[in-house]
Amino acid sequence: MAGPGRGVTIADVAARAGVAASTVSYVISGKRSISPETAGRVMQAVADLGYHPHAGARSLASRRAGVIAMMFPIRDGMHLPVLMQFAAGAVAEARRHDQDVLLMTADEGPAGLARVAASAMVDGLILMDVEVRDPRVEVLRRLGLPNVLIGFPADSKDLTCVDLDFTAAGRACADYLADRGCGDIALLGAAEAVYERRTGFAERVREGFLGRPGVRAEVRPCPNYPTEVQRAVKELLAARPDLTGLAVHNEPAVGHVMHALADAGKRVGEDFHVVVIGPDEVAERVHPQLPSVLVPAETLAQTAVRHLMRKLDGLDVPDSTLLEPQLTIR
Amino acid sequence: MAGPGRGVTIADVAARAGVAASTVSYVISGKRSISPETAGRVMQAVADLGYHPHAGARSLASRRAGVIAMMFPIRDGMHLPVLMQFAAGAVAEARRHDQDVLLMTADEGPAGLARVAASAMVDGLILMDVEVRDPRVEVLRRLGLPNVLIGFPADSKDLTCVDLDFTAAGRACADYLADRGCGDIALLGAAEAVYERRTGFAERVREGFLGRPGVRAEVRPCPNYPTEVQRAVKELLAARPDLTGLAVHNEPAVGHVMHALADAGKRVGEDFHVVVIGPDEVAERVHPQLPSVLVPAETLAQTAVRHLMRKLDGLDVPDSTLLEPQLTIR
DNA sequence: TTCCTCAATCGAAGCGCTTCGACAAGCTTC
DNA sequence: GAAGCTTGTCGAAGCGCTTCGATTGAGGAA
Repeated sequence: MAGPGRGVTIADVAARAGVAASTVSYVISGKRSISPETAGRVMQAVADLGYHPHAGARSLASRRAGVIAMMFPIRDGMHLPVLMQFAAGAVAEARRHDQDVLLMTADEGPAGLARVAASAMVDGLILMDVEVRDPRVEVLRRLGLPNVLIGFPADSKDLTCVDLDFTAAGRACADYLADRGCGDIALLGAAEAVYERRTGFAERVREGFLGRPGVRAEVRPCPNYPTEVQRAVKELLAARPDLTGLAVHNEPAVGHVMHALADAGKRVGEDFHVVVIGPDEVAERVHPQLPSVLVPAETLAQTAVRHLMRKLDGLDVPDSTLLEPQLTIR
Repeated sequence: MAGPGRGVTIADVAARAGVAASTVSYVISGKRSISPETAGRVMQAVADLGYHPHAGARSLASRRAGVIAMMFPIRDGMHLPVLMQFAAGAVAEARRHDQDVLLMTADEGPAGLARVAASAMVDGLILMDVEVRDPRVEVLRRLGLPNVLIGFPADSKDLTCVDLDFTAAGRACADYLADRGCGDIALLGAAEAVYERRTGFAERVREGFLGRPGVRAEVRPCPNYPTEVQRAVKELLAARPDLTGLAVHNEPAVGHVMHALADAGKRVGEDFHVVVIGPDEVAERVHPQLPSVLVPAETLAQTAVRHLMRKLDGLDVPDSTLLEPQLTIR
């Protein structure tokens, strides 16, 4: 099955099936009609020999590499588990379209994009963690390499962007808290670095959260580590003694926030309300369980890959796709 | 710089430099000696045109793809941040050797290995999170694709394996606790699923931890989420009232373990000792700071990639590389 | 000067695939 | 039953690169 000797070529398959190499190619690609008998014999030969087309040869001849690149942020303050989910979702979806995924890191920057584009190593590109002013975007535009962005740069004209509607997510949190009578609310967000970079989603959450009229609201960055989270919560409570509602958009912090609130004598779900933006597990596995807005990393990744595939096939896709956030009450 | 039109070929470079295409190739690869003047002109032309060799053509002609695959575990209970560090380290090191990294997930299993090998899509492979009995290992053996494993399967004969010496890490933790007079110790490890899969490192930590004579020791799996961690700690303390030393090999749990211990009235650093296997931040950012054994994901990744590169160049590498753990006291 | 060596370069032959145009049969259609 | 379509298949060209001789001149040994 795995083929013993190295290098089963299309010629080997053709010989075994008693047809021309081009016929084998057409059977595999389905680009010309082939009689069922011939096709059957060819497929059999393919299976018998464990044939897989040589990727390089194929890309050379067809100008399609069968690979897409994902440029990953590996940076301070990014929320890792979500990234992993994203990667897993993207690879899974790409494989469904018979594509592989090349992993790039943001360190390579714009030059990396130019490199993979010029070497025809990949057919398309998914760019993650897009910043409001992102130098890579400009390069991408003139490269002409089909691409999809996760996130929205300042000027998203002519680009295909996909993201959760973070503004709506922020608004949903504010609404949830306000509806429970909180007139004084705050959001603990990602680490400071994320804000400094002007990562799109952080700004949009803020915008949505602060937009609710008739409520006093504030957004603060929040570190990821136990003692610092505790301190941040303490400071917040000291600064805003009338605070009764809190949104947390920082996964590893949630458990510690809950602790700090308990230490401060707040009874969550009674005189104090908390809502989470993050994975279900995080919201479920604290006591009490919290309402939450899911960041649908896997769906996002799938959508991005699908859009990219459509672009590769010359089909059109919406310029901008915003996934509707869903607030789950527990 | 980024090249305007698509498809600058070696012929374009050759024409501009006034040499034959083969000469350009030799300048780039350095496989034959070329006069400095010619080389200079060629390099200039390369830069002027923004030439990058077509990856497919190159792989077809040279039987080297310039890509290595990493097969990633995206599974329950794995500790994500460490994986990310690993990925980042591997990509960085690979780029230093002018290689790219193809991302695969363990879902594709053995068939995925066969596929990338047969299609000559990658030159080599790094396999992560190897289990004691791993079905992929057998396939790998007969595929003949150069590879490096992170972790050790039961039979590591003829394989190149790299890992932290987890046995020594477990032992170091036991020793640390015993040296502080703890005669009754326990280790809280990864989630149960990790043990069920018989992931190598978990078993080896256990072995090392339990090996210290004259100490009553035990290893327990530990979930990752706040309330469950609390419960696990409570159960442990109830079952072992004389417990005075604890090792934690589960990053997200550390903060919550500390809380649970405080709740139980244990004074860590005084009548009770805790040591962590995990990243420095995790150990530093709790109160009190804890001693810890670092899992050097980046070094591990670098080592793996370097070994793989050497294998690709036909050089030999040690069959088994165990990184010495370092216990940092804070 | 002649012969040999060596460094520097060129040209051509593939690598394994896709794709285009051609062609032989088997059908219609009048 | 000739003219035109289809359908299924083949052969050849070529994608852009590497690599293996072959070739050319220059320098040294004789």
